[in-house]
Amino acid sequence: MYLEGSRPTGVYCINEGLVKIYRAGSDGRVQIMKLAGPGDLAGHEAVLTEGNYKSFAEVVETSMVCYIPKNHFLKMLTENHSLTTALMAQISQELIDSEKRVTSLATMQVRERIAESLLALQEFYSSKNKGKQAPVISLSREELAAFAGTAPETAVRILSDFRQGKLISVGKRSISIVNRSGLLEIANRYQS
Amino acid sequence: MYLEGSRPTGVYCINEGLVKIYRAGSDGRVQIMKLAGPGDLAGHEAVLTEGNYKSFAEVVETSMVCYIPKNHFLKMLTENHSLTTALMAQISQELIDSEKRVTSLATMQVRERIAESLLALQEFYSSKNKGKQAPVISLSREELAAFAGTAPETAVRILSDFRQGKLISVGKRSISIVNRSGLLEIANRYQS
DNA sequence: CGAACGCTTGACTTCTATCAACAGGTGTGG
DNA sequence: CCACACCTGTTGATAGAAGTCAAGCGTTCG
Repeated sequence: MYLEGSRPTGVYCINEGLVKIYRAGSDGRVQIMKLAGPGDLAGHEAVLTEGNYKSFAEVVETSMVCYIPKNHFLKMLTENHSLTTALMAQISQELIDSEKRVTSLATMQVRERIAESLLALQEFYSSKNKGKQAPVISLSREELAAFAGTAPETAVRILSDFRQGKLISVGKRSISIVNRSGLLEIANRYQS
Repeated sequence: MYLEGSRPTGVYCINEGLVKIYRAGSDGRVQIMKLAGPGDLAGHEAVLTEGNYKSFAEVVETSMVCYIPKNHFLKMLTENHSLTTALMAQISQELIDSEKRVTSLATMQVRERIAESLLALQEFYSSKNKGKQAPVISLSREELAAFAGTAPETAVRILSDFRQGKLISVGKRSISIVNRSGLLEIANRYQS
């Protein structure tokens, strides 16, 4: 969809499907920053800072994405103050989430981070899934590892651990949470 | 200055001095998210998302801080659209920086991260120091470690390494960068 | 059918956190 | 003024966590 380093000429709005936003790290590894689904924007940070894209966006599921040219997007913001307010709240929330992840990566160990990642992903899927059946996280092991910030093998081992502890059930490219509070406990998520 | 978990009733604007914003991680460790100096805001994310503070703010140097009550702050934003635009660009930049740190923590090793942290801190100090002499990073080893996301002992060892390699020179609670491009190389910062 | 890919498990290595001890400086109280 | 405690910075030794390398298995796809 877009590439790191290229100049943004607008923002993308996801109508349907699933897109992953990731960054390149040291050596060949990548870090998935977030998933974007129906109703989410992508590329707005780069437009708002007048900088280049710092990340890659790639479609995970078949998606429908519409493109809003930069000047149109900025015009919408000047004309509609409540839209601006909402967007600012949205970005602030993303900032808070991102800072939380910085703390997690710096102070928690992989096992706790995987539990936390699963919970966060479940929340994401269920927010895109309003009122339907229980949400299933459908990512490959490698994608999950890139999200949690670890190696795929390590992610596999811990998932298999969680499965044996009846915390989750897994299929190929799918994970469902069975025992939410068990994961919460591992993730140390008493708060927030 | 403010505490995690408390309800924000306004934002803080630093006129003078230096404030560190940090979060509590797993066990007793803390992670310094950012420093704030003259002209910087603190606590705006929490006000804009209508949530609680997720971090702590603590004065590092003697500071002058002014307090802007929430409703006043929001009123300023509705009345001055260019202020809103500037703030949104600012928050977007913070988001991009935070995402960069997520990637660093997930994919780089400590040595690279310390180099990167030193460069980022130098940029911060020099931006607060316009046109004056070469900027000096004045943080304790423990604070630097909490910023880079590592243990104080590890930070000490790597700093001592860098000193021997004539990349930096250190004093108590002060670090100056001697060979910037050497650090850049270690930090893998060919881009951005 | 063979090749390629994702997932899984095992063995090993390496990085980094932790524990412990010590030096130097600072402040405090006798 | 000295002695003591305390804190920061430093270095060494060790243990543990997680990354890497390697091999095997089941699927899918050409």
